[in-house]
Amino acid sequence: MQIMARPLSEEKRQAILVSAGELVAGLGTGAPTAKIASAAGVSEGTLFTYFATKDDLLNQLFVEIETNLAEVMLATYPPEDGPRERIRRVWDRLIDWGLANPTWRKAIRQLKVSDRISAESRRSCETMFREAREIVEQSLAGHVDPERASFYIDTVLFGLADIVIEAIAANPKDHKIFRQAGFDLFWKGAAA
Amino acid sequence: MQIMARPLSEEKRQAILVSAGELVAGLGTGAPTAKIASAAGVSEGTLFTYFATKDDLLNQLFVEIETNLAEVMLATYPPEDGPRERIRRVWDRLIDWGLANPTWRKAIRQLKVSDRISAESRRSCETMFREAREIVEQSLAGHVDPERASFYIDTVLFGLADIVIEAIAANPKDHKIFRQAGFDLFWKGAAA
Amino acid sequence: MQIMARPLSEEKRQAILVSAGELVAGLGTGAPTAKIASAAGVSEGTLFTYFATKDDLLNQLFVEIETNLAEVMLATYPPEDGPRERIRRVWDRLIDWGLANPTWRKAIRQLKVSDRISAESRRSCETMFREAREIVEQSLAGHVDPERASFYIDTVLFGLADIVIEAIAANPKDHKIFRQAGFDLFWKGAAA
Amino acid sequence: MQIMARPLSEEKRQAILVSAGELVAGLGTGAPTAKIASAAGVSEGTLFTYFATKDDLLNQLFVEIETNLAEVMLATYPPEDGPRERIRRVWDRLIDWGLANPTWRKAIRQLKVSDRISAESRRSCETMFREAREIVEQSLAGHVDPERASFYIDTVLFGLADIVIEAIAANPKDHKIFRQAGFDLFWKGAAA
DNA sequence: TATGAATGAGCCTTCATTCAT
DNA sequence: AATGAATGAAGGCTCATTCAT
Repeated sequence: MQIMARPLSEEKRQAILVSAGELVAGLGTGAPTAKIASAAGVSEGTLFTYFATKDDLLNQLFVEIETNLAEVMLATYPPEDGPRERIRRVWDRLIDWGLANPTWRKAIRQLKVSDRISAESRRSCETMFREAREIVEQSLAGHVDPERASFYIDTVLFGLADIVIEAIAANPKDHKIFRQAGFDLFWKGAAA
Repeated sequence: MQIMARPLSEEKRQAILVSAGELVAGLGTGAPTAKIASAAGVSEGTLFTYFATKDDLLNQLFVEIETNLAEVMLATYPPEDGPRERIRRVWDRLIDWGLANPTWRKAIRQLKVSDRISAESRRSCETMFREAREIVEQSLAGHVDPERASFYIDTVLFGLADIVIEAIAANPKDHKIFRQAGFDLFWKGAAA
Repeated sequence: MQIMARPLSEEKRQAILVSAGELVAGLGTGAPTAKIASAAGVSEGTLFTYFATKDDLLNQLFVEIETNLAEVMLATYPPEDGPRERIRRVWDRLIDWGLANPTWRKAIRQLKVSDRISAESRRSCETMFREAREIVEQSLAGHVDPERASFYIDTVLFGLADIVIEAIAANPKDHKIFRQAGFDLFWKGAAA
Repeated sequence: MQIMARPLSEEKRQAILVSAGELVAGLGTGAPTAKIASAAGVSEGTLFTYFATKDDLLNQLFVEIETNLAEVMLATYPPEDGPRERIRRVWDRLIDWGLANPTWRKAIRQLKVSDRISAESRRSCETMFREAREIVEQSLAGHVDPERASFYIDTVLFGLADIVIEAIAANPKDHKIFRQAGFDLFWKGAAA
């Protein structure tokens, strides 16, 4: 292996990704690469040495954000938790992540509705959440109708968290109420 | 003798709005006005005699779609309905609208995340739903914790419907299960 | 058929083609569309309403020039001409065209070596010259070895004219000598 | 103690020139320096330690190819050859070189029509051929009109060879016919 | 009013060249 | 000397908007 003149800097890659996130959050997928580059403190040309095309950048941003969320979700759970506590913890992590990463949440909302995010990117992210889902699924076994379990977990739980975070973002002072109300709705509502 | 100025044709306005919906659904807010115009069977220039700017068109499209949904929601409800039946009917109208208007649903998803939709447009649409919300609110009185009522109705009910419609769109053969599961979750979950 | 707001102007199309010819002659295929447009007195956008892509422009320029030359070659020939006079007249038209259209000659030289000119453009131009070639072929029948006829006509005659024009362009005062010398070489050299 | 500066390697220079030839042959003068460098197995930066600018590279490539051809032409001729044999040998060397070096022939075609090749490069190459031309000139003395000699040799002979090579390249199976027909045309046509 | 050609700012991307390593 | 990341000036093309017809 050859010594690199100047290796690609992970730092710069991150800076571009972060700027992309910020601009996509605000302007949507149409955010100009020129603005992204300058926000990241690199030249426009440099952006394209890190990401071959804008679509590439967008897809990697999507994966980056989802990965980040997945990591949070997959951190170990206290083994002594009962099912309700386990689900509650999942719920809290979801809400906390959303509140801690408002920009990324806005960005991912834009990316999710964009046709520039490839099916492959979406699929590979879904895979990352499989494990997280299984954790939830086990906790819910016995609590919910098995026929509905995967729908409640895969679709409703995450969607509901999104709704709650949105509501909190719009009305921060009620964050406790919303968080609790959301969880209660899910827990009671999902019961068989 | 004065030549009558030809009045703007409501028909054309609608055609443009419909085409805009279709293209925004597929391409996002970036859908070119030229394509929208030609899909509507009018010239590029004509589009701008009906809508001063593209933002204008997008905002009116947003309002149009929301109005359409609001009208469906506000149609009279059988007075003999009990609270549960009433909510169920609201739920069904929401789901039915979504299934009957897939294009508009996709379009509104795009518009909701776009910064081109003004705060004013959003506000004026919220107002339209006030009445619908009040109907629901009355039905839920006594069933839910009053502190949580408006959150469950304003935010969760509509959001949940969106989630369910999305799920049905992705998996049409399970439409009955999802519709029922979604309603059950809401009804049981919202109970005080 | 609808009345056009402003019909595409053949005049403008020609102006773009002419400017393209001039700039390609000087700068090669790399001549910027922006320069071509401004040389033609139109905006850069306008260029693209007349030619979908730069390759399109280049191909149409190629065809335009070849067509122009073909028309000159196909103008009626005096029927009383004997074979030698006929060939001589062909030769003179070739040389005259080259001298009268120095820019187009330079442009076509660039275009001929460019991979941006499609096989189809080339083929369709060759077809145009078929008739001209047949005229020459008939005149040469009996003068040249039939096995070599098509090579001498299709390839050598036109190539030789190019060489001669180039030489004249580089050394205009000797134009008579070169013209005659070129013709003599062909006529004598082609004799069976 | 002084660290020895590593000397520029002639091998690398050649590799770059060869790759440049290949890419210019295929893509024209617009061939990217990055591709040329990587085809030569050196880094982008290295290319510029061997050639100050891309124009420099292109000009040196031009000279390199012309030099190579000139060397072939200047190799000693059998002294016992009569004029016709001598010219025939010149002709054959020309054709053989073209057939043996198809890439360089394509490259030189591109370079000849490019404005990036300086007048000086062109002049200095012409000089190299002076000697070759003189050999031919002596052989042709007495065979051609002296007024036309230099035109036939400098311009027509080389140009004709180019035409013939092109024709052979397009139609390899007829190579014998074309080679012979080209020579005959020149020899008979040039006769006084 | 309806049309669609005209416009030019702006976008994504390429590429010759520089420079830190 | 060799490397390849960094740079930013173009380049081709798109598109909202204007305006002559």
